[in-house]
Amino acid sequence: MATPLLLPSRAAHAASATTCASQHLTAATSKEPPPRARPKHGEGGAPRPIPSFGSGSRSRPKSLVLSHVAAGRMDEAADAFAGVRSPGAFLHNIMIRGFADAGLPLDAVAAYRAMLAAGARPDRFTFPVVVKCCARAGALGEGRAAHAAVIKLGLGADVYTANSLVALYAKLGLVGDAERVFDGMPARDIVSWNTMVDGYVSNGMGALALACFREMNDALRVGHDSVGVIAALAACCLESVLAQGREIHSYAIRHGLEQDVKVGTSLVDMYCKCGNVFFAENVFAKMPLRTVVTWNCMIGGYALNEQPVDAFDCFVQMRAEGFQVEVVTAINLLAACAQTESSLYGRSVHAYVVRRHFLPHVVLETALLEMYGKVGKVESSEKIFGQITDKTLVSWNNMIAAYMYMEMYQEAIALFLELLNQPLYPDYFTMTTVVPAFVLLRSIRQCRQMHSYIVKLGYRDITLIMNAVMHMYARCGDIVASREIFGKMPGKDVISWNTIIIGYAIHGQGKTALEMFDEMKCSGMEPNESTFVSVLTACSVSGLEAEGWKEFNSMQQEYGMIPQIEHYGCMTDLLGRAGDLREVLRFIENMPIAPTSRIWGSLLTASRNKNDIDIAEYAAERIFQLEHNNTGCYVVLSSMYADAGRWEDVERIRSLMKEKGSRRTEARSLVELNDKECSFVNGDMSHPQSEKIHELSDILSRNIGEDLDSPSNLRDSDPFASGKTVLPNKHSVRLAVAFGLISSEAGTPVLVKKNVRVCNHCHHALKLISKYSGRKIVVGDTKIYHIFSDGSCCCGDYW
DNA sequence: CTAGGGTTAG
Repeated sequence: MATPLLLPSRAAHAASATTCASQHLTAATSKEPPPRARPKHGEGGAPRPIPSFGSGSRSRPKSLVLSHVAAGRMDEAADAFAGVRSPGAFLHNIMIRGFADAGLPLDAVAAYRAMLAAGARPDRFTFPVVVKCCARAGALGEGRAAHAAVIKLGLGADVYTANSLVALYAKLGLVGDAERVFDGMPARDIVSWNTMVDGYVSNGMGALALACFREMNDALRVGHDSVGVIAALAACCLESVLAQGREIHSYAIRHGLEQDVKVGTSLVDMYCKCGNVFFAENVFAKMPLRTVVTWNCMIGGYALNEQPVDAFDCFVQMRAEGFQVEVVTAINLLAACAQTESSLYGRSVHAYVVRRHFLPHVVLETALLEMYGKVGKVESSEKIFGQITDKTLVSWNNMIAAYMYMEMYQEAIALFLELLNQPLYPDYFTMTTVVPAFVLLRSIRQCRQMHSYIVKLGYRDITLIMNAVMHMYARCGDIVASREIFGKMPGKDVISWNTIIIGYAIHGQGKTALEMFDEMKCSGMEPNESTFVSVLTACSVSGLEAEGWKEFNSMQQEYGMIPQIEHYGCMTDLLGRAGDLREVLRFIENMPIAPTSRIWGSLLTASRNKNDIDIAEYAAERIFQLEHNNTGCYVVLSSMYADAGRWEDVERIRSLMKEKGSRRTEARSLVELNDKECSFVNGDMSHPQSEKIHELSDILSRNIGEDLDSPSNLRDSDPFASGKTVLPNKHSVRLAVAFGLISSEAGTPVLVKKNVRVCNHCHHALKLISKYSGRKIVVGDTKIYHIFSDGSCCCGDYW
């Protein structure tokens, strides 16, 4: 008997061999759905019956489908299913679930599509699975279509279906849509609430998650279950709120949930992530049962809290208790290896994961490259980076970070530019990693190159990136370019504003910075803590004491902010410049937080400017208590002693430093010319035009009436100097300026960057040189830009 | 026959 089924060869074979055995027919492979047979006599839409014998035969294909699905044999199930005459919703659901359980979410969605195409009507059992599969496959379009179908079919009120939709939207990052579905539910059960809490968590919204978690207690008659507790603990991790974590812990104990191994694991994880390893160890020790995940959390927790040795011990114990190392274990272990001095530990983990065939695995490979980066083996990082086939943004970011760690700025920049060409978008982490490369190189040329590249690639309107470009220009000494970008930015965020304000501040233009701050407030942008760092810095560089106090009070009273150490630092700078040193000291001693060396450094700078050696010594003492080897501190003290003619103290510091084996970074100045930059050290003679440069510097000295014979110039105050004294007009910055003047067009500014502070003598001389030459001279040191113009400097002689 | 859950690179 001929069959209407279009059978592929294997099936056709079977069919012809065993003519009429229906079970053979239905078991045969058929990827294609049976063509709809035309009704012979115009009535009855049923396809022609499949040849069958016996009464039970009609249910056989169905039960075959069921048994294949139950065994996970989806190919066979599909074959069997193809043989079913007009399968109902039930059987379609079985197929969909089968694909879902087999880890084939896209096939499940396809099966759902086929169900629709076959004219079957999905029911309340269909959507939960289909929607879950859309979520797993990241198929937003399919998910939305399913959502539309849910509404059309009147299944919107079904709790299971709605819960799956909430999860779908939350997982795909659409919290708003998730909330809309959640809010629209006529009735919610514990799963609905847990899904919403978890949805907030997976979108990094810990506070909302915790609020939702608390709200559900009132909304439902039942208490939390372990799923909700686990989600809430994850929220505590996000917010780093130990107190709330402990509260939830005690809830879990009161409700007998702490026996749940997943709850216990989440507790261990929460305590570690909130920084309390001790509590984590306690929970861990008391757990009646642990899984490999529990161990992974504990190892990861030690690594997170910078206890690499404990992480290794924990790992040894884990293996002793017979647990198998898995990928996550290795990843967490690598974090601990990265904290050791040697690459030995990391390399042994590397060898281990190779033996276990864990590679390729992007996360693991990225962890490896990060580890090598952190132990200084950047070539190994490069090698792994090159081998990763599907590099994620995190892989790129870590490779850039590895270069940065080794101070390979050019390489970091090159890789960043390459990243811009990838189908990946740099994120906040990328930018915060790479921007310092530009800032440290302080190369206007590279800034411009990078800028044009970014514009060419169409990143012009990406706020995150343009903020970085603005920042770079400002740090490289071109506040005008920075402002221009700021003006053109369509989507200014709070960082854009903070950047332009601090930009003006480091260029000594405090008033303009404050104007920008006013403009910011007028535009409706809410300032944050960093804004006030920028604003207070601006007040301090321009000596705007009253304004500084006003803003310092305003941030607390109007904005309810608690000043952080950075804000106090700005205030000590401000007071040090304006008020008397006793007042600064009082301010520091009344601070509600412990002063850091940066605060004492601010006092030291102030006492140097006021020539108060007593307070300088006091400040230096405090700095040495906090930082044993602060070379800058020695240099300042030593130069103060020298100015006061206290040469025996200069000598004392010199030998002290020798004892400690500290070395000073050699002073170096770079002048940036159109096509290149030239570097000078003190007394530099290496430049081919050295003779000319030195000669010019002498001429300049004479013309500004520089006194090179003052006693402090005859002996070197530098505690690191090796005997030979360099006259101030041969200091690196002066040579760089001299060369800049003869190598650039009249009327253009001379741009010099310096790795240490400009000395008093040169600062004074540069003011006069700017007047004498009629040129603007810009000298950036590590902190601010000195813009010398017509005999004065924008720093107001305080730096 | 259906929905939500613990660890992973910065």
